[in-house]
Amino acid sequence: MRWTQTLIPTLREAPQDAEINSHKLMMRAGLIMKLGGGLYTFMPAGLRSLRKVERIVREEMDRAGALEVLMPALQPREIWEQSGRYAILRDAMFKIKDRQQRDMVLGPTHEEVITDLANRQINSYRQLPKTFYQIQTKFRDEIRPRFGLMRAKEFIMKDAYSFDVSWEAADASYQAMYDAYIRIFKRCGLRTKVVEADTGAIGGDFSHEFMVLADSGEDGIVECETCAYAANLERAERKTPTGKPSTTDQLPAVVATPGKRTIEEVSSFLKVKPWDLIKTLIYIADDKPIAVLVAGHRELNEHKLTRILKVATLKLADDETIMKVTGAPVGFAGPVGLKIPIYADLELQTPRVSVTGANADDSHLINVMVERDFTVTSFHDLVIAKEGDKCPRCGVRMREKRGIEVGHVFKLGTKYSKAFDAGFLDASGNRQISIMGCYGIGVTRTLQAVIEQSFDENGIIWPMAIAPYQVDVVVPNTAHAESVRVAEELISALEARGIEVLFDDRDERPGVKFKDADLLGLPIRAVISERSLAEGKVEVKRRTEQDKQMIPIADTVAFIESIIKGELS
RNA sequence: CGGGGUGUAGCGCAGACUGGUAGCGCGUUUGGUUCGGGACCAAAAGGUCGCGGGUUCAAAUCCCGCCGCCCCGACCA
Repeated sequence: MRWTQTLIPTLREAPQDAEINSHKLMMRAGLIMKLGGGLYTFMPAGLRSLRKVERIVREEMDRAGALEVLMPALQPREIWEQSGRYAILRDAMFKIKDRQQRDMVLGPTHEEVITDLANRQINSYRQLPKTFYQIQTKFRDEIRPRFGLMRAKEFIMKDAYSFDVSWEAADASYQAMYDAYIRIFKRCGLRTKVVEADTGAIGGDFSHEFMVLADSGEDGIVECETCAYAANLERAERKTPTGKPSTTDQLPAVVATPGKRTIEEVSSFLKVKPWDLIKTLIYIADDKPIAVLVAGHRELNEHKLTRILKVATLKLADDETIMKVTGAPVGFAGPVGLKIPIYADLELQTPRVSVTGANADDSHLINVMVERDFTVTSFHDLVIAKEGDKCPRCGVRMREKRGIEVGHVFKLGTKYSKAFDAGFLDASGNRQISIMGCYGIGVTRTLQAVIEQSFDENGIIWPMAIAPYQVDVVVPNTAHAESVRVAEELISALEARGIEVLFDDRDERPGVKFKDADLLGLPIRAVISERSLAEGKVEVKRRTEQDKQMIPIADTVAFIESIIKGELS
């Protein structure tokens, strides 16, 4: 392809609304163009890379035995009511009406639709196991789209769903997808880290996320410094710290703490450490108020609490509810005397003398002892793990990192198959419910994650497998006819071998072409000039390396082909 | 949804406080010179100054409302 015939609108400067490196580079290299918040057009070169990612995904899904289907993006609201997820995902969905005033949504995911398919088409254990997948555009009304393709309102996802006769069989399906994901990301040239994850609104028993480690990642993770444990912060456990036990004979006493509401304010006012405080949070769990206690220096993990309570909704109580439940304004809640269930973090099981809110305006209690002065309904691991916490498996220190979630595999169980009665007759003629799994890859996000992980100060560094083209042929001076002639011959020969070539035939200064070559980041650059021709050679340079190699014209095709083969194997 | 910012030519920005009818760099077009790391000379095209209303002789500039976009937070498969 000639540069003058395609459209690769490179930019010298990054648009002002691009924030992270990969987003800036995709814009500058002319791969994508913004239409609106979270909405992007794929330009010709960007689309080529996207299609390559899709092809890799498709090949590996097929290899893993999954069946490709294509489900409607437009879905009736009813199926969302049927699974009970309309209430949960309502705000995240684009909702529209057809001309009959029927309620429709643009699908943010397809558990409901695929389960309906299974319900209609799977009747016998003989048809199982089955895994279906599709590569399709999803729509999510994101609260805050950002970072280009990373979090967009419309994006391409590969979603797969498995149906099995038993939990054991479901494990095998899960493992097959897990293994396929490892291969997919590896082929895309990505280094990923697999972490344990929260299942969130999808539901199910457990899940793994495939993370691309990057400071710009939206997810926090912790990983053990020695063993293999790694988890999303939404899920991450930590070995319960025992702390220093303390005790007192003194009974709780009220102290005045005028206007001191936060942990920081109270601890500095009373000259104690945040650790000495107990943070009391009032939540509404499925319409009922509860109290949650964590040590003053920790943050509550709402995902963990939701899971433990097995509730559908969990939200911080409003000021009015807090006043009603505690008798005090926000900032002075404490567990002593509360009439609602109290859940406490495991760390608070160690005997300790604490400061808590007094459930009265401008007052706190000192000398509070857990279980002596109030009763805890139950203890659980309730806090967000953080850097320095001990690994739940081996007890060694953990560190915190950031990651971009590119894939997520869930063991779903029967949540959807029950709701849609997706089952089968077993060998004894008994009706059974299918065990499901679901597996997602953010295709567009993966593409950007590759760039986020592979660039330098000059531009993108494409892995061979998903580069828009494999070779960038540059003729610095297109006025030099002999250079152009040799270039065209070389390109024909390369293309005859199935190699994808971009020919920078623009009438531009050499500097412009070299800068753009680095920016676009194609893996191999071949320069043909008066200078190289004087030696009868072509200058070949890999984007990953500094050094150029002078290759005799006759050997160039074989040389380039061997580089490509080497990288794709 | 809360807080902050921003909107002027395709891109990046100045002009706004102090009102007088819009400018710079890059890019684009034409001609010429040049040709190995974002050239130079000359000429040119391109803007309802986000939208609507108000104040004023006069509004990019002041006032009111709305919208888009960006950042932080809340939220989120």
